[in-house]
Amino acid sequence: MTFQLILDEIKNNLKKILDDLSISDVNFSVELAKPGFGDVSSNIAFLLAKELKKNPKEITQMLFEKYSQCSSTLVLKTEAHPSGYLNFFADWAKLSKLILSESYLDTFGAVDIGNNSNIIVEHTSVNPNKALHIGHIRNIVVGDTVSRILTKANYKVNVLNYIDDSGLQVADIIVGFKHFKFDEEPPNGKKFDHYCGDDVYVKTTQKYELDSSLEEIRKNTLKELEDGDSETAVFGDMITRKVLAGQLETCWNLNVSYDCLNFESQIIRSGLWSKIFEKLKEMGLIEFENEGKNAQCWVIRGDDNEDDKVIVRSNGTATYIAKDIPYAAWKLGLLDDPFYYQKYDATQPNSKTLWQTSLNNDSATPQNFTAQKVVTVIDSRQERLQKIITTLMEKFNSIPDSYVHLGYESVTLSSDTAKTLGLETDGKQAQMSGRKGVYVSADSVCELLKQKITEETKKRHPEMEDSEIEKIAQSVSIGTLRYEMIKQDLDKIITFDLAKSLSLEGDTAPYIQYAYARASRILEKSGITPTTDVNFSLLQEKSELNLVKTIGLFNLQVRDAANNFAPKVIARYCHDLAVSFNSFYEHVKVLDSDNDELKSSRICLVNSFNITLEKALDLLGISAPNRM
RNA sequence: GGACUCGUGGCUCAGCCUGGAUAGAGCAAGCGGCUUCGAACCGCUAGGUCGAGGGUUCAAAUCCCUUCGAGCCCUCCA
Repeated sequence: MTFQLILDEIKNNLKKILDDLSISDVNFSVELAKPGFGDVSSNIAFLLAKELKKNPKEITQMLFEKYSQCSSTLVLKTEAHPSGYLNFFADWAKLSKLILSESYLDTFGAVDIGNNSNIIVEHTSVNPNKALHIGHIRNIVVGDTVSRILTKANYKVNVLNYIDDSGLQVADIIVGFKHFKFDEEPPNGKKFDHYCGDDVYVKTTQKYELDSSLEEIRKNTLKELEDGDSETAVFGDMITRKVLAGQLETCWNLNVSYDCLNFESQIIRSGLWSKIFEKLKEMGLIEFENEGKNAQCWVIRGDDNEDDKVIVRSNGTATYIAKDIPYAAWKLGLLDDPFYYQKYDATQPNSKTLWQTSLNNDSATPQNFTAQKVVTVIDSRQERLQKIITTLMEKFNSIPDSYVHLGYESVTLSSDTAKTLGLETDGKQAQMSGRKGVYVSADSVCELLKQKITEETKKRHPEMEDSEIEKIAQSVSIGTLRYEMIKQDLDKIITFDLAKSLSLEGDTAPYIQYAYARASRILEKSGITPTTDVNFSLLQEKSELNLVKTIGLFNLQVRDAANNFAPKVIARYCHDLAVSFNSFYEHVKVLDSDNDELKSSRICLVNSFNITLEKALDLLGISAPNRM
């Protein structure tokens, strides 16, 4: 509970005061004070001004007097600020003990929002015809971070990755291999996913533009892919699985794990679509159009200004959005599960088993990957389609907010970076495009970062062994990339600049990880085993108390992040922790002190910081290095 | 034409949901701090009519309306 304890105490006392005054229904705030105004402040007087017909200043004064009658264990002093705020000063000797003691528990930071219920987080879901680029990384890191936060908030999280192995993009590379005879082996050891994306996909789509008769071949290939037992489908399956293996390698390198891979081809063959199609008709959610531009189509009626959306074409085939409906319903457990599950042969970063869907019950194990609540991480450009799905799901199961589309803005390339790819943009940022070959691959960014960090580490530690440098470079490079992807709001466009992304100073993961490394060195050199059996009242310096306070906010931050699916909240919190620690580090010498008692108290604090930061960084999928 | 998102110092952002006290950071600029618990750090200086206009309110960066600018979506494409 930590800092929450003092907030609760104050809130309860203020409620009692209001009861005595026979006032109810006042939704006042009790929150962390701004710097310079004590530790906690309340706006209660402002809210009472109208009712009591007095100005806030007088009311605060009155409340201040009444508050002195209240029993308080954690509040040392109250202040009626002329502005109208009621401010509180904590009894830090007591509060420090509570906060630091709790921080040593394994459960520190855990909150209970999920009540141990199931939740699905779906992310990644990249067409298996190319390597992951920096735009995909935002999706993956957001999804992975959210799933970590929800786990901390007591949800049982299952992470799904939807493999769209039967779409047009896959058909394109199949056309490349079959029709244009691209070699099935990549040249000089190139990763297979990179080869498919950089060479086969880009060059094949270029040829379409030159020769429109190829469109027929493309369409036929797509149809054969969906047909299942065709030779094309078997070949396609082999190719897409090889690409997928390459993509997963990139994801695992980023510390990302999944619970199940769901193959679109199997969803199509499972017959889920026809079941949901019947259900849609029964419930009157779709209508058959007899005339007009959508004649002979099944459509979902658009509300207000929105056009109707075609679900089944006049030729009887399902559209793109239609494929998402049975999948969404399956995730919510609204349909009988047609799948068997097989283990995917791999060891993931979190060492959990990775399952994959199968329609074949040989050596299959039953699993349940459905949940009452589903979070789907998709680019906000798909918002309109996702809104249709959300509305449909609400009508199916009558539970509001059970299907959540977590949208985020795209990653664009800075004009400088676009230029390095041969694209002149006139100073403007550029949208990435897999088809046009305008993108920066995730693997290449990781590689560049790792090189840079290896250099920096060598500079600082010339004597360090290569294996240790490698470990540090891995930790810091992944941290840097992941942090950049979540530190700002989801609805802000990230303009990726290759040169700037290599910056390791300021509001970056290395800044935060560095604070951890510094603290680790203090603990190492102290020669003392940190304990919470210390005199907390000795921690009196401003920078000490500020660090304690920041540590005590962990639960509140996790709650905020989980309630709002907001990874950036934890990113900011990690940064705040590091700032507080660096200020402490500058102002207080831990090991220099002659006073052993004080030294022990400070060691306790430093260790508490390290434990907390390590846990918070873990929510971001970032590891905390002891040295760097 | 319609829907959605963004607009805060030179640049990148936080704060907005849940209105209140001096609008916070980082980068870039200028100055200062390593005979060390590691300078991937810290301190100081300078820089802001919170796009514009109106409204609600005792109180608006925050809520409402209008408007301008930027982005994105609006295929029987995926």
